[in-house]
Amino acid sequence: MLDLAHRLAKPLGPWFLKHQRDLAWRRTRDPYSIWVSEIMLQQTRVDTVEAYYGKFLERFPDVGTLAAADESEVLAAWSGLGYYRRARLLHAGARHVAAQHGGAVPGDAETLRKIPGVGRYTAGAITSIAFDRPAALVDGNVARVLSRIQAISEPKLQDAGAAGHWTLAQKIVEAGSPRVLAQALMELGATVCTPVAPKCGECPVRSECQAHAKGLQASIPAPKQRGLSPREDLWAVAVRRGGRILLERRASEGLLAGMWCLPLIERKQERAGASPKAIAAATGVKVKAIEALAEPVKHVFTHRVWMLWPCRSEAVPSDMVNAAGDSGQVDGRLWIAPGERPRVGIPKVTEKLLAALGY
DNA sequence: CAGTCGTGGAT
DNA sequence: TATCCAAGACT
Repeated sequence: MLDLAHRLAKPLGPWFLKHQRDLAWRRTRDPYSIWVSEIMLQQTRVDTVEAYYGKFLERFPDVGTLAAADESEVLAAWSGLGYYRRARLLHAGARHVAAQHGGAVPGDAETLRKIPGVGRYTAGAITSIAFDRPAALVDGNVARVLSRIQAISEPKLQDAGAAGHWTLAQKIVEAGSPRVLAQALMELGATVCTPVAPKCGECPVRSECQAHAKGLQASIPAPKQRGLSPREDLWAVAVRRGGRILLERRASEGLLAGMWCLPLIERKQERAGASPKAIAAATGVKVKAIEALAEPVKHVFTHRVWMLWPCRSEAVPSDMVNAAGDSGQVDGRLWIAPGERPRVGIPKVTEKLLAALGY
């Protein structure tokens, strides 16, 4: 009797070759391109990544180009995609590969694992998918698929860090083409063995699934609960000077680290907009004519919610020295013209605010 | 190791 | 509307 890994691998391969989605990163075997796709896909939906992947590779077609680029260019290409640390780590990773490996992406998981931004999963994915060499990989999809197949009810044993999943995943990719089987496991989780309402009728390994046999597919894996997101109310200030708007680069650590945003100021009891005093304290610019918008911009993060109250203000004439020519990036500040988007990291929340303010 | 880190789609 | 959570890595 074949063991479980072989019984799963046998139907998974043909199923994947027939039912796989046509995705841009499946049309290449270039390890760098696959690496980029894996980083973009971390915690991010396929539909979202598709809008960025091609453009990114056009701009940074190989390790050397990415390694030689300025970080701001990389963040500009990543703008709107979220989890911006990934972009920084990918950039650092390209420099690492350029310096340590002559620009050639390593073909084994152990060496890949040393690249900034490449964790256990991504190392396995690049090895299996790009090099077609067996290396275990367990992401959220694989963890869910393997948890259901084995009807694992213990939450600690269900998640992607569970040792049992890694052992089984290794055996599965060793039972045939790692390139095919690695993607087959994830594709099954993404399209059939979905978190909600799995399509067990379409599953090629239904006969091996203990959760299905016991009718437990809806309760495995167990839903994990999160704490409530704290809500923060902030003024989002458009400081206008010489027809331009002030953007500030956020702190190098924390939320939206190093990304460019409107100045944000804690909103307390005031209703008519941030006070000139608070704006001056936050930006160093004296302002007048503050005008608050009626509706806030709501921006939801994983662990908090921002209620952003946009308001416009005008720098006072005494502060208009050099206003005409001051369009460059100086000391974490940037004065942009309406519609202008400099090649720096600009998160979605900034775009939402600029749109609300009509800039 | 539990918390942090974006955004958007589905229910 | 509220909640979940998606091809995780890092601290």
